[in-house]
Amino acid sequence: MLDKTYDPAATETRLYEGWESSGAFAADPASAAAPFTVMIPPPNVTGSLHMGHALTFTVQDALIRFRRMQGRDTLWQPGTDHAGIATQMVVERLLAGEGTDRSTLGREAFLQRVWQWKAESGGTITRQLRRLGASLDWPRERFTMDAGLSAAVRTVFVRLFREGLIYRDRRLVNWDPKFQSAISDLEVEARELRGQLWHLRYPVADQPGRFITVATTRPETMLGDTAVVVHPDDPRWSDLIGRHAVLPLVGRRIPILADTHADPAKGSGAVKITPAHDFNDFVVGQRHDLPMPSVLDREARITLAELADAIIPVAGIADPAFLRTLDGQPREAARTAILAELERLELLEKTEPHTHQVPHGDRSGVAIEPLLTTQWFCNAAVLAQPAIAAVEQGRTQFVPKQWENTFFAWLRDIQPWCISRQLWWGHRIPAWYGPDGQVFVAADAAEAAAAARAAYGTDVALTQDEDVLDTWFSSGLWPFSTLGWPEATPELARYYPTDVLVTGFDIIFFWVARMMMLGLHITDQVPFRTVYIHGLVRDERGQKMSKSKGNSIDPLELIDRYGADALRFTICTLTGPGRDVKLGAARVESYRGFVTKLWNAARFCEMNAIAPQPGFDPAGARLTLSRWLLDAANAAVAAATTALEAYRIDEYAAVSYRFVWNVFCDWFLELAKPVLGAADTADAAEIRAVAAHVLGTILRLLHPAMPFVTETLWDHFGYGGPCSLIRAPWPVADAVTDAAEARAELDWVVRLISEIRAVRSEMNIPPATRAPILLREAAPATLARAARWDDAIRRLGRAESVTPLAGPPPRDAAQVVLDEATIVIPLAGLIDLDAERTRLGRERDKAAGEAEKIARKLDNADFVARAPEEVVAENRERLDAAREDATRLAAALARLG
RNA sequence: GGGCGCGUAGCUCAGCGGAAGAGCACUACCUUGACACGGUAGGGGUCACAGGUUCGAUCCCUGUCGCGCCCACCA
Repeated sequence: MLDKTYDPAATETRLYEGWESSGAFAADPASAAAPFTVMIPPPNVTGSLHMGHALTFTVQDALIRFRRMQGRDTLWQPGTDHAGIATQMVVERLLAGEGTDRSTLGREAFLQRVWQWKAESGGTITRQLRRLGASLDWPRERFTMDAGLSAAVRTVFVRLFREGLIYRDRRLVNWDPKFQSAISDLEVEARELRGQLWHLRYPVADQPGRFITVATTRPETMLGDTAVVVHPDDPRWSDLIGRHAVLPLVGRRIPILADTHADPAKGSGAVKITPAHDFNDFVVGQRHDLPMPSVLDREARITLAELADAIIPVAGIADPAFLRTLDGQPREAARTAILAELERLELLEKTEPHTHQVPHGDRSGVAIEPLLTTQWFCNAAVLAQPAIAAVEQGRTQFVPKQWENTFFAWLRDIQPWCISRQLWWGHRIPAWYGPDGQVFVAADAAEAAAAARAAYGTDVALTQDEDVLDTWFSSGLWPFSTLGWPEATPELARYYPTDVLVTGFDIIFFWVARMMMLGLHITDQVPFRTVYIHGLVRDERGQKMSKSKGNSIDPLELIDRYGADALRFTICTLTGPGRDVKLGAARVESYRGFVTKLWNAARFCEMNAIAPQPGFDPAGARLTLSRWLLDAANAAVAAATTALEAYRIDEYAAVSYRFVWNVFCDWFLELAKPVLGAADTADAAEIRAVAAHVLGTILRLLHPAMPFVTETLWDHFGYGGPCSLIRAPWPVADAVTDAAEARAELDWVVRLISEIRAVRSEMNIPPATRAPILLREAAPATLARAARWDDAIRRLGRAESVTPLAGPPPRDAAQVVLDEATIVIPLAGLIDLDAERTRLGRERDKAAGEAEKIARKLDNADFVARAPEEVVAENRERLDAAREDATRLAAALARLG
């Protein structure tokens, strides 16, 4: 016997272990079935499950389970990402707690320490994915720093280098002073800050008393200024073009140049140019061939090293002694000191409040310092072209399609991708340097040594590049590196390209675009045919969930409280296309009610000896109720299948929910009760068989969304062996005899009972009072129907009897019009005649109003002439029906007197 | 500054050219032999606003207003 309530905690772990140990999650490369492949977006190896994971993995698992049931050979590839900066940060924080740091430990020991941390905490996320029910093919789990994946990284790097698509360059990069590493454009986020705009007066050389005013938000970089530019057409400064300014504090003469970069509308119209510390200035500097001295070092401290030769004492403007006090100062302190000195020298014209966007490292949270360094770059502009073409040609499709625009916009204007990071945790760049700096890029040290020997004619000592690769470089290879590439494995041949990539829009650039670029270039195939983009998880008020805001909900806690199925089903119902998912515990709690409803429906079935009948053939179903249910199940299955195929998880959930609750429970089981309650008849036997059959359909239909409770019931009822629902066939339409007739009949029964209930409720008839139901002016077919459903009507309509009425209705009776018939409910002593008159009047007016509206439409010649025939015909029918209703209601009202 | 998305019942959202929908919340009644994590019935909406296209617009077009997000030169 099933317990009175479903206890998820008691079943989930056991079922998951059952599935996993039986190999139910495993792909089968030897299978004759068509493959269906999904690559997990690899979570950070040291991370733990948050609501965003719960969303994406629930969606993926539902799709995988659906396709698996459809008979596809599914591969859901698991794995984790080494997450360079994030993981290194965690371990560094650990070290700080122990009073040490990575430089004290040294590279080798530090890396050992990270591997140790990975060994300790790397299993957390995969354990948590199991709690969610994710049916990943665990024996195939990969890690981005596995030997195999690392080899793939080196192979790709070497190849792209040889093709000239990876190169070393000295240029401005986004420098994160906290991590002391370059980061990519994508890892920079603009934060709005309220700062100041300082107007500095630079003396014009050889024109005593003349100044050119420049406005800046970063006065500390002025030491590195190598020019001032003004717009060629700006009359304020045109006479100074070609002259020089004397750079205050430093004393160097810098040219005043004409350049359209200067916007006359902004600041003073004159711009100081600091090519080594500003991206725009860098471009201007290149254009005018300006020197580019760095005046900030890797820690964002002032450094005068590159300035030393240029410092010229100038009376009243530049004092080398002051400059020396700045050397080694952090940028903030230098700013204060420089402003004070300029003020003292009367070179600070004014200070204005100024709100502006300041780039910050998204992980470090500190302001980025544009810095001239030598880094490795990937020529993304070249790789982007095939990626753009693949989406344009539809070889890869985004769902929803609108995200293609986002994808295109970014790729069409893509900048060189800085792929080197000055970190330790990650794939070390496979480049070695000879004594003279000659670079040898090779898959390993031996190969590099051989290349060096060939180049120098003798063995030389090589040193490997200290840097590691951007984490997203290895993630970009994930769809094929996990399948064994560069080896030509059977898995690669069979499961690549993958079918669908499921992820949030926040990593379209970081990851999706990189996979497209690298995948197409390396394999000549798109890495996935579809990209399904879901929204972000937010709290109930629509705020982004974050630890710092304290509004995040722990999915594990929700699973503990309500069960994984309730959480999963909630996520499924809420994840509409292009919509964020607003989720709170209350929602999960309410959908737990659906899990309970299913459970109780199953309990009812069990109590009524409903059990699967081997060899049952739905086509042989004889009873109208049976055929109606089978037909409704067909419709639900078809709608659910279409929805899942179109990635409409929300619609799939809604269709399933409505069928189970509103069709199976509310009407079928209720209508079946009289039959089941009667003696052991042939009718009862058929109802049992059909109920069992449809319950089986329901369990299969819901399994992708609610795997645990459905598998529990499947096992319990013996639809298959233990843990077999996961691989049970997805339901298809059953053959149903005369489905239209069954639909029409049950539609009438449902409407009749609903009308009776509505009148009783409105008339405040106590539930205990059973009233006779009289059918007036009913056609013989209607009376026959009523006779067939006598039990059900009496039970669900709380009726004493259902009989025809030949003559006029009794005085104290409620009346309802249903098609051609009038339902008369005599309620002597119970009915308030005034209320009934009011009610009938209202109903009549409603019907008359409706008729009026349709009549107006039909009177419109244009409508009749131009609207499609079906629409006009439909309106004519509706008009007839409304008029008849109005007439009958008016007659009923008249009978009340 | 550029782009995208969203404004439909108290809340969360579906519908996107031919009768305004669901879930939750609310109200009334009901411990009826599966389920009170339940049942039955009910109230509640000029579908943001203004124009336009159409026989017909919540749905298509244009504009306005609100909200959110992404990208973008820290003068």
